[in-house]
Amino acid sequence: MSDHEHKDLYYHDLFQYEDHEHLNGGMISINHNQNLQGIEVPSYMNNTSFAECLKGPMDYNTLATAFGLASSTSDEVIFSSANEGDQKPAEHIGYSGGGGGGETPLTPNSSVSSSSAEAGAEEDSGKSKKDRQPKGSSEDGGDSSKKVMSKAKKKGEKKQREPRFAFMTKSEVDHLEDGYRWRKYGQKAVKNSPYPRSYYRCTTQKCGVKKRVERSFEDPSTVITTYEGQHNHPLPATLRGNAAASSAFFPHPTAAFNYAPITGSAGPSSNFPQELLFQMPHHYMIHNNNQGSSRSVVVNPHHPHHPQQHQLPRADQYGLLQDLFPSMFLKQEP
DNA sequence: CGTCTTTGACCTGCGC
DNA sequence: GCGCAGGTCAAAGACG
Repeated sequence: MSDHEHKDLYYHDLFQYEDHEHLNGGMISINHNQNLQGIEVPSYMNNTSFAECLKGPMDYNTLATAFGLASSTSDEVIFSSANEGDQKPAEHIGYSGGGGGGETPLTPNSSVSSSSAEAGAEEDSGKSKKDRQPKGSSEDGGDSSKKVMSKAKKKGEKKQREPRFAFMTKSEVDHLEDGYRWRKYGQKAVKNSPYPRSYYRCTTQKCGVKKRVERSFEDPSTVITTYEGQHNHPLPATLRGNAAASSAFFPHPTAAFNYAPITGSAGPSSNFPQELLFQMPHHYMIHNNNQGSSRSVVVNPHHPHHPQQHQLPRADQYGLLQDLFPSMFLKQEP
């Protein structure tokens, strides 16, 4: 499975897939300003929940983890939900760009070690930076690239991706504050889109989480945010130097998703902030495609049932992710 | 002065 | 092999 296929599947095929599956892959629609205030959310979601979902301590990768994606590097989560009355088909927000192709379902190396392998890849990435010669330097000729290449090929391993988790947001601003600190490290024009894609990396040392932010060319009011990897650290104490800023977005731990307080019985879950434990107010469906080697999770309040979906328990009644996805809370040893 | 953004070049993988 | 597109690097500049 190549990265390209992965990407294409991610942006294109999964959406298409949803559409083909007649899923109502619309999107959560919120309008917000720079500080995510004055949020309007669909009626099925309380006003703060999605904002917290976006920027609260319950971060995206946590959600991804919550959906049982932690053990696979190629699992991807797409959060979307139908706009009220809008019910856009997924195709509408489908990513027709990305070079097409990618029809192939995800075929990840699903070995358990893949996760650490990815971590190693990140390390290598850092090393390659050191190996890289200055642009003007000819001392090494093209060897620097060969070094990188040889590293990648040494074990015949392809660089693997961290679990990715994406959602679409109607937003005026591209980069949504989520409590973590990010450093922009690149921006690229996207084919078939007038809007560039920005690349961000978590500034915390040894945290390889990345995110990509781009605006949908189909719907410029929509921002597609993709998270890759999992934070291995708690939320920074300060958000842009202001701890209150974070809490301002998260006024009360029970406000969002009807967060349930964590109990001592959670044990290892102490690695997760209390806010991780939230009630899921929607129907969650997991797509198992390609022999179940990958899946996408779709928040889909309008189509609670689908014949080919493995449907997770409805969370109309309060429940903890810990209960629904116990694997999420089982490890994260330092 | 430290941090972050910008931006062109470079690297990588893939399809033709 | 070549071209394309996505992803990353890193120097330079902006900013507080």
